[in-house]
Amino acid sequence: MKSRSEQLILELGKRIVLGEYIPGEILPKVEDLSEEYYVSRTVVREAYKGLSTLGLVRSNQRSGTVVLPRSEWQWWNIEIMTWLLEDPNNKDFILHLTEVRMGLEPIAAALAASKGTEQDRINIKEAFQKLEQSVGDEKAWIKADYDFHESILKASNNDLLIGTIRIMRKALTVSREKTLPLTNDNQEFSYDSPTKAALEKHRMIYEAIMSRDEETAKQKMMELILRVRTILQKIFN
Amino acid sequence: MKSRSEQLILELGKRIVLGEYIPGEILPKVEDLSEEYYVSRTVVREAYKGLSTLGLVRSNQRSGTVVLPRSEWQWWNIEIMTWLLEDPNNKDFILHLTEVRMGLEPIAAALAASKGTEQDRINIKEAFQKLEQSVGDEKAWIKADYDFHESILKASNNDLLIGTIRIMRKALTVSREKTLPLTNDNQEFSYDSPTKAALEKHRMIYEAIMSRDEETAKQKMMELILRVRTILQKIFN
DNA sequence: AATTATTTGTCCGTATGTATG
DNA sequence: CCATACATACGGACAAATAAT
Repeated sequence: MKSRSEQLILELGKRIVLGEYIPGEILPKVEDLSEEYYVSRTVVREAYKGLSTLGLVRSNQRSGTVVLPRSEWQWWNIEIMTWLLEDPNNKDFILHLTEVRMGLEPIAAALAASKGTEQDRINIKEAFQKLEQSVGDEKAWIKADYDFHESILKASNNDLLIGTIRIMRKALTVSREKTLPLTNDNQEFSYDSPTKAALEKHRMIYEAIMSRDEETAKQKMMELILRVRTILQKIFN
Repeated sequence: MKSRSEQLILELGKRIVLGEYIPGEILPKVEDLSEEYYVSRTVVREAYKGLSTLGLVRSNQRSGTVVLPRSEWQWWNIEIMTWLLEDPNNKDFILHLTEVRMGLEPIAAALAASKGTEQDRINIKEAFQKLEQSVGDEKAWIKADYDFHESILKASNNDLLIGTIRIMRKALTVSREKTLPLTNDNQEFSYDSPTKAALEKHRMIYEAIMSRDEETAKQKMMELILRVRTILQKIFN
């Protein structure tokens, strides 16, 4: 169970991100919020501290707690990212995220090819074999696909990159799970479908990494993500 | 003036990031820290809430406040990033950051070429002209170089990408300012030096964006950053 | 399985600090 | 310089969770 201050952070943070409170606006003072939500001032204060660490608000004595401009937000926070992806008025965000992904995932593949250790390569090999065995099986494919990309990511041996891509992928997964039931076109919307053709695209990446060909690894990974981006653009525009 | 809880967040956060407290370790209980730092329990509690939002710790009833593994940290927080860059035992981080940059800045250049508005292009043009006028002037070059990259970044019209690269660049600037006085080799270490040759590299990017050639823009930007990476590797290895 | 001990979580009365008008 | 309005800080009390016994 989450503490009350955490619940309040979720409540207020979501409202800010979804634009219910706009940048520059003054939030209710601690005492008023405390009454409104039937919690102590302590809880409200801790919530404001959390929101302030997320870059969503800044508290000032006398003038109160103000909503900060979007440029101050901590975009790479899993909650904030999830809220942005859920926002139906903010379809741009998923495209923006995909664009960033176009930058990062190919780099991860290139680094896996150039810096991956022997153990990393063994892991990637095993993950690819699982993927081969999952053709035709939707559920198994999704997991194997996730693990395959994860094994490449780990082989980049770059903690920052690993953390960043993980958040991105987690947020996209949550968003997909919430959005999928609403669309007819599940097959096309998912990361990629469990077909023989999709497997071959993955094989290209796999073989490039194994032969330490970073340029090809980068390029083939880019092609995979470009396909997703094209699909998303079709859906949203 | 910073509030006491913020001071405490800085104090404890830095210690965690620099490895003085290691993941899994239990921090002192609220009451003890309160005595140690001569602050109220309220202040300590708010500090813990802030650190918890940064992904550095998690508080549990009865078992105390524990330092979380690196995979949970909010890497894209300006304080955390600055601490990591300052850490002399963590030379890898600046290389890792440069690798991420290799992913992001070229994408920003490509998007500027493909999606930049007329106003964006005017801004980039002006920024490049300033750069041309700064050849030979170290101080002016640094500013003009920053503004040139910033104008490209803005033209990507992707808030997420803009926010992310800004944090990265801010952290690198802080790090450079703190590290530079220690090295002899200032010229080579800086982003790039104010020479005619460096200007020509920038001109390639500029012209590619102007002619909406996203492939070339991406590639030339990548070359610029690859050079920095090579220099860093020389310095640190 | 029940009890206890320990630590965070919550509440609130009070006091101080600080920027604004 | 004073009054005001807000955040900030203090500390005593109790509630809730959970590890240890």
